[in-house]
Amino acid sequence: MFHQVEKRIADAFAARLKAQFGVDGPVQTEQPKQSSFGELALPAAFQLARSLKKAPKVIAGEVLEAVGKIDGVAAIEIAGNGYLNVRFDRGAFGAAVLAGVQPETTSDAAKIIVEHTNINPNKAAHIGHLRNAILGDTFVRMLRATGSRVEAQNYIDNTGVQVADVVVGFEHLEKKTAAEVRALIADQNVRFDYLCWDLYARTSQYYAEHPEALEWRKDTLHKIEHGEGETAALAHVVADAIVRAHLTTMYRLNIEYDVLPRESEILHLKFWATAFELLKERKAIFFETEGKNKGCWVMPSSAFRTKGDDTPAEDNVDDSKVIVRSNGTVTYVGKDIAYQLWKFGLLGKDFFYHLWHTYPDGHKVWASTTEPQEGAPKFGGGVRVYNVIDSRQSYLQDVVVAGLRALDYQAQADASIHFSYEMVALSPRTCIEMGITLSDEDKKRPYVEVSGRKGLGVKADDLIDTLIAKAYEEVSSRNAEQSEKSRRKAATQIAVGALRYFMLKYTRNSVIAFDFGEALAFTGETGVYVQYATIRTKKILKKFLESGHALPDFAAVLTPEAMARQLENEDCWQSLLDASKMETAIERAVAGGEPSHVARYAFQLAQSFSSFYDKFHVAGEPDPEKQAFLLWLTGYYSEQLERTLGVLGIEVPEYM
RNA sequence: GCGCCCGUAGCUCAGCUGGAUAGAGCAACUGGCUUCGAACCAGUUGGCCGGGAGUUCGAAUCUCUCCGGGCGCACCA
Repeated sequence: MFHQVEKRIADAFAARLKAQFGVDGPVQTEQPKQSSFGELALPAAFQLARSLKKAPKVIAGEVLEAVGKIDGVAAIEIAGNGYLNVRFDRGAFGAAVLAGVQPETTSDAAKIIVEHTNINPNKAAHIGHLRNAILGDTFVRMLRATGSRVEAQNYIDNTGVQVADVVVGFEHLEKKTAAEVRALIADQNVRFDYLCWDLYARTSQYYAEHPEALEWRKDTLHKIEHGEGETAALAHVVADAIVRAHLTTMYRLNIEYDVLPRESEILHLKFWATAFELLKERKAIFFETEGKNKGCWVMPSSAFRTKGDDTPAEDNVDDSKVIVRSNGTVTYVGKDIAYQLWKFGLLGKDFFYHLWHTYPDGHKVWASTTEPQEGAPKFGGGVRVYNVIDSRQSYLQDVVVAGLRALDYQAQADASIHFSYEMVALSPRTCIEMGITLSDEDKKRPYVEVSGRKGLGVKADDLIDTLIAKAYEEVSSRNAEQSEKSRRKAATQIAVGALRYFMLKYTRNSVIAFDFGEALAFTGETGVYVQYATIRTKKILKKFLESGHALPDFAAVLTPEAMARQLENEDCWQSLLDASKMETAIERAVAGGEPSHVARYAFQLAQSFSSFYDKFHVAGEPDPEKQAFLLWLTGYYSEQLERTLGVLGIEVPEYM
């Protein structure tokens, strides 16, 4: 609600400033530092000071004169050196919130693609992957909350080196056949993704000790890419099983996908061949005939390095990016360019799809396949693409975008957004707790990098399990009368809330040094705190109804006059304002591409309510009008808290 | 060597496109459960915003520079 009023006032100012001073453009609004300054602050006078060559305070006076009366505004004051502070008409604002004017939602909006998770299907997911998936899923929810049509893609590199390494482990180290591995997958007592986690680390270790074994990898990779025999079949079996495990893990955190484009189909449907022709035709890449990249198709570094064009000739370092190796195989970046073209509908080719899985809530996720299937929907063809990938891969993302530019798809290059974030590392304390021995060098570092190859990291499911166990203990100590099943459900919702909030509270480019103590915290700035506040809103209303009362007819009791009366109370007014700023918060977070802003708002709103809860005793309020108002405000808090948590992918338990 | 990111309270972090007295959480200390659940609330202590220079009415925010830390810069992904 707040943002609609804010916009209306800004527009009114803009129109009148144009008439008076001939200045164009939108009027900037701010939140005043102190609530006593009013609801909106306009620094317009400062901006006009330069062109008008007058003191800001004088201009502010003239603006005030010119603006006159604006609907919904009770007063405008000049403050400081020239701020214009706007005070809302409280009664009108309250009445508008009560009427619940919803902004129109655009359902025919163009499609936005968000690609996230993208875990190599060769081992269990770890905390680093969780940050990616939670960030991506929350951004999807944010976009949808603002009316966008969004497609969530999870790219599966099922033919890459990492899968090959686990296949090598099974074939050469474990001497297992595809049938035996299938049996392992079917065995309920085996955590297949955990088994692969260890096997992958063991294979990497084996390569380090026996470099000649790298031949196995090369051979395996070749067989997988060409879909040959037992080895290729084994790779498919492993990758599919791990993808299922990942989707199960992510579903525990309320994360769902729409489509799983797989690398195997990119190969078999010859996406790359098509993209290759395009790149050659438009001279985006060239065949290198000398130097270290002799025999490769490369993209010149000038295409993706915007700065540093003053490289002296004497250096002579060839930092062109190889797209096609001298043996004729394509690199990851090449495939990614083809995939990115497909996402924009520019490739002139499409995948076919088969139903991969139906979630318990009925949502369906499709995977790419080579043959047409009855009833399969269409995917891809977005107007904007967000790739949620950690910042270490920004170099490769730059190359992909450069590929689009080289093909003269400028608009699409501009609409390709690397939604980057910093890595999740381990705090030294957590390493010690996990029994990881650190080198002296590592001990001095502020954090230690997670490594799948070394098997160094916290597995996602282990962390979730630990959180649930802790939450279950807390829930049980407070709600012994509840059934075990019900307590487990609440504990799970609390654990997921804690984890998602933990991953979201940091801004994207802040490195998270993962610490068990902080991740397991249930007090302070946590998802648990927000859930607790939300439960209290519901509890007030529930208890009120249980005591034999019926909720008043708010529209009848809270007339604009009554609303104005109640909102004279400063605490009530601030509460209403806080709760009305949800849309503003989400919109700003979307504009800034920063999910942490939503998390922060959720916390602030919960803080606001907790304070309100302490100040006002709704059930014991003797004045009927006041009580009606407090009940209404509690309900509003409740809705806004629950909706904000929904955007964060966090549920509200029945009790906790 | 080149590129990107970070440096704000004892610790972990916010601070939106420059704006009014730089904010939270944790930790420490004080107070508050006979009242809609104390996973809570109210309060106290704690900061040359890494150093320096510049831009201007105004800089934690923009520019330059130096210092410290992290990550990239493969015919791996």
